[in-house]
This record gives sequence, C-alpha cells and structure tokens, in this order.
Amino acid sequence: VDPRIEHTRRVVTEAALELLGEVGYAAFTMEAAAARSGAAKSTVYRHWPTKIALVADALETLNEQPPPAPATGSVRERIDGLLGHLTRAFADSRLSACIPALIEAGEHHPEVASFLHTYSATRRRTLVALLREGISSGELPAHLDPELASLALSGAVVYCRTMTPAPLSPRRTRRLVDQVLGPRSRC
Amino acid sequence: VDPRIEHTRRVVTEAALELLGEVGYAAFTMEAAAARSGAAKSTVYRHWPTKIALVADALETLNEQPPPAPATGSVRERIDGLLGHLTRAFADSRLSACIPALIEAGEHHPEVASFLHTYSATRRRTLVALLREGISSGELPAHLDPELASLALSGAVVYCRTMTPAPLSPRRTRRLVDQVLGPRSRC
Amino acid sequence: VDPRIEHTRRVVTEAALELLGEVGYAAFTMEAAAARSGAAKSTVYRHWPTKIALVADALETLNEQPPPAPATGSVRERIDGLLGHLTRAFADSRLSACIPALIEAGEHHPEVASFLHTYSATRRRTLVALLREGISSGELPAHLDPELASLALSGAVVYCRTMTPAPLSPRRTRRLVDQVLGPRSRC
Amino acid sequence: VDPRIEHTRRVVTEAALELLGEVGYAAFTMEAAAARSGAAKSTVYRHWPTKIALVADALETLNEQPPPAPATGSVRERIDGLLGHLTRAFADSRLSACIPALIEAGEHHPEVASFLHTYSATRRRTLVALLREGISSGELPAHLDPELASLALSGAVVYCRTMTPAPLSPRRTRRLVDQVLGPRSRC
DNA sequence: CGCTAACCGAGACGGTACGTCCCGTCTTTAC
DNA sequence: GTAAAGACGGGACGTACCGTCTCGGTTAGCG
Repeated sequence: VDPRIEHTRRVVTEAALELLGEVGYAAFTMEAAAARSGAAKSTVYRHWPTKIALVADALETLNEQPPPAPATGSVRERIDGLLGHLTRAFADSRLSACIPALIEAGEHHPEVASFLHTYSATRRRTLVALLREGISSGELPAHLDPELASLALSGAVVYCRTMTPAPLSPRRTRRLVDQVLGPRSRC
Repeated sequence: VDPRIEHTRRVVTEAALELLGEVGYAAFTMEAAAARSGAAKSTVYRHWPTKIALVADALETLNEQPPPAPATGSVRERIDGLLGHLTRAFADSRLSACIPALIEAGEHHPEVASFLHTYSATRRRTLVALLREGISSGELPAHLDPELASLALSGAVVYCRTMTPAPLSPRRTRRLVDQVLGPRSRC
Repeated sequence: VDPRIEHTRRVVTEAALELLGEVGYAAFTMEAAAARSGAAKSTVYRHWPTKIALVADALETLNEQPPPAPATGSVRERIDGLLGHLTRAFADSRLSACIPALIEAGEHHPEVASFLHTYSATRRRTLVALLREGISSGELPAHLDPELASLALSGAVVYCRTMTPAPLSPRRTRRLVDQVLGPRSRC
Repeated sequence: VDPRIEHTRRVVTEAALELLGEVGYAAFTMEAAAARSGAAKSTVYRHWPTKIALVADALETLNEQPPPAPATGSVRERIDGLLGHLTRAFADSRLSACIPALIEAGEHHPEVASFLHTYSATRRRTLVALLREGISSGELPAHLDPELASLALSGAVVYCRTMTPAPLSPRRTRRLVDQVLGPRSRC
C-alpha cells in the first residue's frame, strides 16, 4: 500500500544480496546492509527482525528455477541439462555463496532450515519427475528409485561443492548421470 | 617441554569442542571457550590467533576414522557397513555437529576448507578402495567409476544431513547402495 | 535535543571526577568510569574517544574561579587572599589531585596541555590585574613586572605542591608575597 | 660481584632512558624496556620491582648537577648562571621529559616522590647557599629569605615549563632574578 | 485539501565479543 | 644457582555490531 514500504524492502534486499556475495554470510552485517542501502538501521530492523530473516528474504528473490525445461530431447539429455544447471548454480551464483551459511544457520534456526529444505526439495522435485518419466517410458531401468537416485545425483553435486576443493565439472556431471542411471543405451 | 602448554591446549580444545557441539560455530565464542576451560582469554589467544584456528585445531582431535574395516564379508556388505558408519557419524557425533559450521567457515578460511577436504577425502578413500576391489573381483559392474560412485554415495548422505529435514535411515542407505552399484546379484 | 545525551554526559563526568579524586589519573579507567556511572562502556567511548578527552571534559566542570574578589582592602591583602585561595585549591580540591596527572598528560596530548594552559592563564590573569592596580596606585614598587611577579608567586605555590614534600603554608605564602613584592610599607 | 648483574643494570637503564625520551613515561613499558635492552622480562623485574623503580633508578644516572660552580663573578651573575642552567635543563634534557611523569607518579608512589624531592632540594640547595652568600656580603638585600626566594625563582621556571605553553626564555630568566632579588645595584 | 497516522532517517543506548597489549607471577631449561 | 625464555591469569584497551529505544520530519491517503 504505502509505496515507501515496498521501496525500502527492495533497496535493502538488493544491498543485502550484494553484500552477501562480497563478504559472505558470516561477515554480513545488518548495519552494513542498512548503510549500503541508504536505509536507517531502525528501518531495516522494522522489516526483518534478524539477520537470518533478511538473508532468507533476500534469497527468495534469487530462487529462480532452471529455464522451464524445454522438454525436448531424451529424458537422459534433459537430466543432463538439469544437473548441469545445478552444477553451474552451485558454482557461481550469489545464492550458492550463501548455501554453506544457510546450512550452518539452519542447524540452529528452524526457519532457515525450513527455507533450505523447501529450496532443495523444489529443485529436486523436477529431477524426480523427470526420472519417473524416464522409468515409465522405459528409457531408464525399472529398478530405479527416483527419490534415491535424485539424492545421489544432487548429493554428489552438493558434496563436491561443499566438501571438496573443486565442484563437479560439466563433463564429470554427465558421467555421474551414467553411473547412477546405468549406461546409456545404444541409440 | 613446559607442561603448562600441553595442559592449556588440552583443556581449551576440549572446552571448545563441547561448546561447538552445543551452540554451533556461529555462536561459538573465544571468551566462552576460555571461560569454560578456565584459561584466561589472553592464554587462549596466545595459542590460537583466531576463532577459526582454535576450531580447526580442536577438530583435528576428532579425526578418528571408522573401525579399521574388519574386511570380512562381501564387498557389498562392507560398503553397506562403511556407509552406515558414515550415516551414523553424521547423525550424532560431535564432529557432525560441527560439519555445517566447517562448511561455512571453509568458504572464507582456507585452513578450515583444507581440513574439511582432507577429512572427507580420507573418509572417501576407504570407500574408493573397496569399490575398486569389488570391480576387479567382478562383484561390482565393470563400468563403475569408483570415484564418481563414492561421490554419489557420500554425497547422498551429506545431502540428506544438510539439505533435508531428516538424515538417511540405515535402511534407505542400503537401498542407496543398490541404486548406485546396481542390483545385488543373486548369491 | 535527545535528553539521554545530556544525562549520559552528566553522570559520566561526575563519576569520572569522583574516580579521579580517589585513585588518581594513572589508575583511572574508562571501564571504571562507565561502571560507576552506570553507563555502558560503548556509551562512554561514543562521547569521549579517549581517557584524556573524558578527563579534560570532566575537569572543565571544576574550572571555578575564586570568589569574585570582594575588592575590599588593600591590594596587598587582596593578593594575599588570592594566593591563599590558590594554595588551598592546590592543597585539597579534586582538581588539584589531577594537576600532576594533567601535567604529565599534557606532555603528549596537546588538548590536555591546552586545557592546562588556559586554566593556569585564567587563574593568573586576576593576579596580574591586581598587581597592575597596585603598581599604578603606587602601593607596589614601580619596577615590578606584573607578569614575572605573578609567575614567581604562582610558581612557588605550584613548585611546593609538586616538587617538595609539603605545600606552602598560609603563613609562608604571606611571607612569599612580601619577598616578591618588596617589604610592606608601614601603615 | 657478578659482572652480569652490572651489565644487566647498565643495558636496561640505558634502554629505559631512551624509551622514556621517546615515548614518555605513560607509554613507557617494562616489556619494551626489556625487549630493547635484550634482557628477559623476568630479569628486569628481578632488579626493579616496578616501572617506577626502574625509571627512578635510570634517572639517577642523569642527576648531574650544574658545572661545579666556577664561583667567579658576582653573586648575582652566578645566580643568573644557575637559573639559566635550570632553565636549559628543563628545556631539553631527557630528565626534563620525565619530570611531569615523576610528578604524577610521585602522587601515588612515595619512593618516586622522595626521589623528586631530593632532586629538587639538591638543586635548590646550591641556590640557597648562593643567596645566603649574597646576603651576608651585602650584595643582596638583607630582608631576603633565601628559602622563599629560591622557591620563587625555581618555581617560576617549573611553572613555565609545566603550566604554560613556553618555558622561560634566558632573557626573562634574568629579569626574573631582578624581580625577586630587587633591582641590580649600580656597580 | 487538510489531518493524522505510519513510516522514515538519524543515532544514542546497554550489551557482548573482539583481538591486542601490558601487568606482575610463575615455571622450566640452559649455562 | 642464577639467568634467560616465555607461559600464565588478569584486566583495560578501543572497535564493531547487536537489537532496542527515542526522537523529530515527511508523506501518504483518509475524511
């Protein structure tokens, strides 16, 4: 209603995202977000009671799903595309820079955990749907459990991002798909 | 040489680990670690210049590997055992409580990242060796890439721990192994 | 505007003066001043960036001159009165307790030096005026240099206070006046 | 006895004096003195229990009296010479740089006060003797109180050094002598 | 079309923790 | 057995943010 409110929310979230990308979650500060956005600290606190809340809110902005799945090509190729998108998202987006922070914050703040679970579930849902489609069309082995397979695929990507020095390369991502879904059939 | 040094290092790291487990990395405080350990703050800083250094040092303490792999039973069963150990480790050990914290800290502090990478590599190495053994003995499919398979397996465990509400159950862990390694052959 | 500001300045300076009188400048502590005043340390530092600044500010409060010189009696008697007041001020006021501290601080902090110089100049100005009056009225010898004479008089008081075991007694103060201004004429 | 002891005392006092001159008494530190001298902190503390003691000891070194009074010329001129020496000593020697510090320290540490009192008394004794000589020889007025006159003279010098922006110039020092001792008689 | 309610900026406040520095004491080892 | 080396508990330093609060100023949008 009051346009000032919307304006505040916008400029502060934008500043928050910039800051997050620059200094990381731990060094991110309400004061800095306020200062950079030009809003007063009290204004920021009026809208978001805690640092977590602001960050979570700001990240919602970025919660863009992969391009709406052109649905062309084989299931295998579309899965490749999806995983590749995830890999790239984890490799450089501002959101990716916050994921470790969110994981840590989620340990002690249910609302952050909930945000993260929703985020990952949303992402994985598309993958599961695709797997199901491949199974019923016979393109993928019948014994595949779509849930578990999606965990293995997404998990490898997250694991490489968080627990190893280098994220999965696109090429290895494709080979990972082969590992988990079984060898590509001749075509 | 000076026994006071060793004593200080011991009591402070112990206190630090307890604190980490209780309050998480973000809320972990040098002052609290000093207070709990009974050491003076200046003493703590004399040994560890930053919070990161203390945490990393304390965690080295915990870097215990799974029981030295009894090496009995089929490769499949031993992999089950290994993954189960990982799942359990992630479910309740003190170290597990710190892993989210480490992931976050590693984003901005190379020494923590390095600790984490070493830790996960060490853990995964056993798994890779086991996979290789299974492949050469013919118990596992020849097309398996041990590295990628281990990433998928460990990744799923980590993913469930960090990005979903509930960790993998032992039962689903076993089914995960089947997914990634292919169906168990009749025996 | 904000009444909290004035309140803080008042309670903290009061506490600071008490502390100065009790423990001396060297043992005076920002933390103690904050604690005694009930203000937070950060609040104290918000108003006074350093210990010096707080002390100097607090002492301004005390910069009370001697009772506005009743101007009765001979010039000689009024000078006696003035010197006596100085002697007494140096013997027991809270400010006197700080003068050694200020001298020391002034060595390395221009703002303190400036406070001290202003303070002493103000004090001495009255004395100089009185000397001038006596000279022009013929009550004091014509060859007197009011500036130098005031330095000799004030100097002796300060010297006894700071460099000898005992301050000037009132009686010796009167004899000092005789020394510097020449013997009292018969009347 | 033990040559090491003497060596330690010497190198530490030298380092202490250098430091005092450079950073002032307040910023002077036992640790810094130890570090600069190459001695261990514990060694320094073994010889001087407190900062005060070290400083006082170091300053004894400097306690050089004016050149042993050539005793030539009139009393007046010798007094001029003495005061001039005091003025110069107060204007630039390392000891002068510490006098404010000593005054402050003396407020709370009897041994420092005692050092300072002895120092100033020694200095003033020569002046008093000279004054007495002048009085008995008739060169100075009979009504002069040598003690009080010396306080006025020394006091003015100290006062200008400590409480005004500039020390007494040599020229004004001579005029000061005239003020206090009475006009120079024709000769 | 003027009022009032809200939202705003500015920033002071009591706190907590930071990481540094120095104190004066102590323990260990080497000469 | 003295000295050097340096760890120790203690505590103040001055800084940075925290989250709360009080204060006008302005600016909607309702009457």
